[in-house]
Amino acid sequence: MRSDATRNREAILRATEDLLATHGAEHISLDRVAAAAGVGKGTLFRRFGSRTGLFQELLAERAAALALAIESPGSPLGPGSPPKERLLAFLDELAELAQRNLALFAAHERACADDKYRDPTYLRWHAHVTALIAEAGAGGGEGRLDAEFAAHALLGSFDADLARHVMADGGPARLKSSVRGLAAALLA
Amino acid sequence: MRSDATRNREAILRATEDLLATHGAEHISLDRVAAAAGVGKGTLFRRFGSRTGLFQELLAERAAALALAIESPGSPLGPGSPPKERLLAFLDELAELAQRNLALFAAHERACADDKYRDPTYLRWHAHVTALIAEAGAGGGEGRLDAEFAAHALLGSFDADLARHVMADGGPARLKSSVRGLAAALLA
DNA sequence: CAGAATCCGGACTGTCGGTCCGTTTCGATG
DNA sequence: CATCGAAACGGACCGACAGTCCGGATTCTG
Repeated sequence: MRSDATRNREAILRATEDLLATHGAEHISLDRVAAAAGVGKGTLFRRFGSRTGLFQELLAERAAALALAIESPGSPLGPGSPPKERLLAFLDELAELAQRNLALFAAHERACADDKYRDPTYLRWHAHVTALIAEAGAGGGEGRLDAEFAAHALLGSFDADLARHVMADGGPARLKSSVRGLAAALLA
Repeated sequence: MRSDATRNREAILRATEDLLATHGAEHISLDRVAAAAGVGKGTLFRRFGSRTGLFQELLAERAAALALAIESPGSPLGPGSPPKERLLAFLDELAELAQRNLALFAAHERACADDKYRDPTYLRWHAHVTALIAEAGAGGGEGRLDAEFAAHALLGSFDADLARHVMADGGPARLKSSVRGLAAALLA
């Protein structure tokens, strides 16, 4: 990739963040992003392919640290810890990420409304949660849990609108504790 | 309301259903709906206010029977039955509704993407599920459940994309049983 | 059947995602 | 440093679509 290309890529990403922070997740047209980045619209599309691609990459960037933490041993998040603890730690971290990036989450959701199950970041999270639920052997009792499905439902907790709604009435702490409660109940 | 108004209202609703059945939930522009209904676009907007309004009313219509069943005693759905049983029966019925109206659910979701928590039908469902979860006194053990939150998560199971995704690999039966499993685990 | 209230229709507007292509910039080479 | 082809740029342009507006047609009332 040519140096100007790299520079522009970065400019676009940063401009998107700025707009996301300034205005909400709405009314962020790609024309606006391009203008804010001091770049032509064509450039934006060449780099990211589509609106969807732009927000997917931005989310991937913000989620990189978490992706790393998942795989490196040593923390309650990483391999080695018991699955239940690992799951709760992961969800905690995800809640933190969501509350620090509400606008991005919202924009990302809208942009990926179609085939949201093809977003690489979501896919990673889902695979991870599914594995942990299965590993924890939940639902041995009466209802035998569908791990894949339960993982989707659990990740649904981080829907931006839901998160905003919950945090509007109970503060950031409520999201975390509610998700914890849900997960704990599932694994019980 | 004048008689032609009533007639047109019905024509629009039926045309929307047809388009939803024929093509998927996508590419259903309001121009198309109006044309299919043999009506001007202005009429459509006067009747339903917006795209959102149209799909909300259509969903409300399809959900009317369920809303009735919830309130009338005699079935496992109605008042009088134990909350857990009532919840499971409700979710079963909702799964049925979802799988018979996948396209409508999808279109409705897209249309209500903003403030989906203001849709009257969803609100009814949520209030009902919240009440049942609370009544069942779930999570008395370790994690104490946030009933309102759990209800949102549970209803998230009927996201059209998730439902389609799950049913594509496991048939319609899987959706029902997975939701049951989830709910059972929550109430355990 | 006449007058008024109500409703109709479709042309019109503004916005936005995405495309296209003539022009500019980069950087490898001699 | 001059040259040249490849790579990237930018912004005019397009098609689609939600929503508005108002002159004209329809329906009700008495």
